[in-house]
Amino acid sequence: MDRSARAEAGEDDKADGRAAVLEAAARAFMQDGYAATSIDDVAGLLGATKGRVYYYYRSKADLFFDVHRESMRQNMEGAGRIALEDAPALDRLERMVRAHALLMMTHLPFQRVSVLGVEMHLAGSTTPRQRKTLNEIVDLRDAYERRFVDVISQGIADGAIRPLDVKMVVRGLLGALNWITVWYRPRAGETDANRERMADELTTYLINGLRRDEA
Amino acid sequence: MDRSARAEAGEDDKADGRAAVLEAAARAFMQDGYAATSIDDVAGLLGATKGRVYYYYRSKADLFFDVHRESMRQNMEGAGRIALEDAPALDRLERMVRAHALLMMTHLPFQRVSVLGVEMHLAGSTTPRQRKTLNEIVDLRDAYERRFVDVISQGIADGAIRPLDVKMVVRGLLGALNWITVWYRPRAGETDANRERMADELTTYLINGLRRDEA
DNA sequence: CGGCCAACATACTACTCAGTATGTTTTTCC
DNA sequence: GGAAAAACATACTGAGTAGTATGTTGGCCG
Repeated sequence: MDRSARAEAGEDDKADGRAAVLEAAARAFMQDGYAATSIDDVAGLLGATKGRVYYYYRSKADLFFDVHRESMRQNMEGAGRIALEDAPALDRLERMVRAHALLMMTHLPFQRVSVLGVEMHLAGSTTPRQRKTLNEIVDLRDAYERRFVDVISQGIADGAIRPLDVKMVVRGLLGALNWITVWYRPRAGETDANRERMADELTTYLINGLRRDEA
Repeated sequence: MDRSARAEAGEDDKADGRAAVLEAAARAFMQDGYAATSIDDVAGLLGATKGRVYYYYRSKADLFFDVHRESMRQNMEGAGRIALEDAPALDRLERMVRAHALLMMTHLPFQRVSVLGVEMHLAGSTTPRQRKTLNEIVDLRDAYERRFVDVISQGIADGAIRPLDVKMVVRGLLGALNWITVWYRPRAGETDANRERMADELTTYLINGLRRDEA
C-alpha cells in the first residue's frame, strides 16, 4: 500500500467514524427533537459513550448543523441539479418534484431534522462561528429553493405553465413535499416501488395545478 | 349584579387568566420550541413568575396539550364546519382550503406549535392521564382531516374532481397549507387584504390540481 | 520491541430547570 | 370589617445534562 492509498484509507476511516456519529445524531434528533436529545442519547444509538461523539464534534450545535448541511447536499445533488439539465422546463420540474419526494423518504432522518427547524436556533445562545455556519446553511436552502423558482419561471416563459405568483407556489409545492417527513414512516418490508407510487401520486397532483389550461 | 352575572364574570375572569397564560405559552413555544422553552420564559412574557403559570396549569405538558386542543378547535370551527354545509363539494373544499390558509396566519402561534409536533411527545415520560389527553388530540386531528377526505370523495363522486388517491392528496394539500406556519411571519402593518391575497394564490394552485380536465 | 498517537471511555463540574412548598396580597362574601 | 379564599410571588430542591479533563487501549512505525 503506497503512501497516498494509506492516506486515503485513513481519511475514509476517519470520515466513516464521523459519518456514523452524524447518522446516529440524525436518528436521535428525528425521534425526540434537538433540544430533548442528549449527547448520551446519540452515543447510546452507537453503543458508545460521550467520548466518541465529542471526539468528532465540538458541540451539540455543530452536530445539528452538520445534519442540516448533509440534508441540503442530498437535495442539491438529488433534485437541484436537474434544474440545470437541458430539457423543457415542465419536464425538469416534474422530475425535480418526484426526486425531492423520494429523497424525503429515503433519507428520512436527515430530512426530517432539516425540515423541522433551522431558524428556531438562530435566536439561542450561539457563538459567532456557529452564527456564520447557520447563515451558510440558510444560504444553501435559499439556493435550492431558487432552483425551483427559476424552472417554474422558465415554464411560464415558454407557455407550459400558467402565469402565477412563483414564490408563493414554490412555498406550497415544497411545503407539500417536505410534509412527507411528518407522515411517512418506513413500514417493515417497504419496497422501492411502493415509495415511487406515493411520489408519483403527489407529483401528478402538484404538477397538474401548474399547467396552462388547454383550451 | 345578580348571582349568575357574578358567577359568569367570575368564570370569565378565571378563563381570561388561563387564556392569557395559554397565549403566552403558545408564543413562547413558537419561538423556541417546546423543549427549549422554560416555564420562566412563559411567565416572563406575562411579566410574571412561575407561580402564575402553575396556578392555572399543573405541568408544562398540560400547557402544551391545551395549545394543541385550542388550535384544533380553531380549525374545526373555522374550516372543518364548512364541510357539512349544503353546497357543491368543490365549492366547499375551496372555501375550506382558503379558510385553513387564513387560520394559519391569523392564529400563527397556536397553529405553528400544533404543526410542529404532536407525535414527538408520545414517546417521552408521560403519565397515563397525559397519554389519554394526547390520544384525544390525535383523534381531533384525524376527525379534521377526515372532513377533507370526505369532501374530496364527494367531489370525485359528482364528477367535479378527477379520480385520485384521496388520502395522499389530502396529505399534500394540508402539508402545503400547514407549511404556511414555517414561512409566514406578520410584517408591521400587515393588512387583511394582504393575507387574503396570499391565501387566494395558494388556494387557486391547490384546487386547480384537483379539477377534472375539461375536454 | 518500545514508544506514540488515534480513538475512544470514565469521572467530574457547573448550570439549567420542572415542580413544590410556602409566603403574601388582594378580592369576595357575609 | 373580618375571615376565607383566590391569585399570585418567592425560595428551594432534585434530577438531568453540556462540556471538560483525564484516563486507557489497541495498532502502527521505526
